[in-house]
Amino acid sequence: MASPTEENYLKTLFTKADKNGEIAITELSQYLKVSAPTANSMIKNLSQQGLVNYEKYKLLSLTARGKKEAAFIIRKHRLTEMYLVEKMGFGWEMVHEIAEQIEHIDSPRFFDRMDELLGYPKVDPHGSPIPDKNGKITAKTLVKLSDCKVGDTVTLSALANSSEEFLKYLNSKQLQLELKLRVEAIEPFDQNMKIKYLRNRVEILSQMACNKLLVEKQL
Amino acid sequence: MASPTEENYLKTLFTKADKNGEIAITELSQYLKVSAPTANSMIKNLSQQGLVNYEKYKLLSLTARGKKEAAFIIRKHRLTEMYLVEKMGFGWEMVHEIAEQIEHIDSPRFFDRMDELLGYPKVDPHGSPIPDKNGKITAKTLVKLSDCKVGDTVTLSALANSSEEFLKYLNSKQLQLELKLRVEAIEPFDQNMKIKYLRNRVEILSQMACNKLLVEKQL
DNA sequence: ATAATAAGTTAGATTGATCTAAATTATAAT
DNA sequence: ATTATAATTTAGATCAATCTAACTTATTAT
Repeated sequence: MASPTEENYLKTLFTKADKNGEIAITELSQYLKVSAPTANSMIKNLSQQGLVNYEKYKLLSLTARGKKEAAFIIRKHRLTEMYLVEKMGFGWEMVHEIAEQIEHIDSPRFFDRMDELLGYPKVDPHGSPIPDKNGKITAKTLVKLSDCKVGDTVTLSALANSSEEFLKYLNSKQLQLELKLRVEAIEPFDQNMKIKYLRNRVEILSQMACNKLLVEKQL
Repeated sequence: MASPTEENYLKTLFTKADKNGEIAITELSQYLKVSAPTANSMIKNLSQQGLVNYEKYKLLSLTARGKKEAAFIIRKHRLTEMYLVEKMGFGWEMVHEIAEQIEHIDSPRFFDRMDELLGYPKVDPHGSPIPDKNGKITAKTLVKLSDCKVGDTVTLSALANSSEEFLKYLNSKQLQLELKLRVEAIEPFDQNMKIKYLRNRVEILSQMACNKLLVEKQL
């Protein structure tokens, strides 16, 4: 239905909106690398189609339909990245560029098959949730453990890397998914983190490891 | 470099040209499902870019550069079809539509990786040759099954037609590329062929079908 | 050989996505 | 409160890809 250009607008609206789901048109235009008037006229078009809430001089937001459309595009993008890494052996640095193009392929079967081959992942290795085939997002947005502060209590929810060595490393420290962790201290020099879990177990984790551990923050 | 539209023109010029590498502009426009004037103006553009030989009222042909460009696009298309069938489990009938879109992805690494994962195939699921990463086609001399004699043992290597019905027909008889076939008998009246394959499977194939099956003769 | 038909070309319009320049409205600063 | 600045919108142009209508050239049939 939507052109690749329209899809890019919806995707950016979705991912770059603030906590209220809103974004200014100029900021949007910068993300999309087009001029403000260009974004303005495209937004009018999307508003016409019932995908974007638009009133002159006000902030933009997606309608319910717009959000659903956006979720489908994000699904296609994230599944593609996941597939390129897991099934084709690309590094995470390389996949974005390719996924930016493949996300515009119009073929539900193609993406559903990727999903199946990947085992229906709910989160990509960046910790971003992958919408399911109905456009529903079940996972929360995860953050890297390395981005947490001292005192944060979090739940280990996903891994940004699942190489055998890394899994062994985690095993040796009894680190498992769904485990609650507390950041006790961070070494300023190298960002090593002192983590407490399982009643009273304490470990020092390297910055490299913390970068690959995706966690959900406690309230 | 080339837009998806330009790529489609080059690909069609390459695949639909006659034995002399020529095609009429109207015929081209029909394959591309655009009006003749549309094709005319695009051909002028491609001629300007040095990709197509064009003189008013004459037949069209690709220049050397145009052929090379076309070969790259065909490479992308056929590798994609191959990948979809071999690595993602799609049926032959389904892959064309998806490959029509993926062939326009601009990422040599992506296609080279597919090529590698597939083991550098020289022929796609429909049996058409796949140009290598330099645009070179390792040509094969195939003969029609209908031109074979009783007692010939051959390998099914390509299809001269890949309509959905034909692919379904072949599927229903478990006829796949790379299968070894033996011509058991030929009916003098209608040239129907009795073919043995897969240990002891025997089928009678119509002259029409045998005409579309391209095979490599055993030495 | 000439007329009829088919193929190819030109002219001019349209649509989607983009731009720059200029005008308007909102926000921030003194 | 007024002014300066920033954000947004309007106006009008451009470019690629497409169309239809009309015209020209080539081919075919009588």
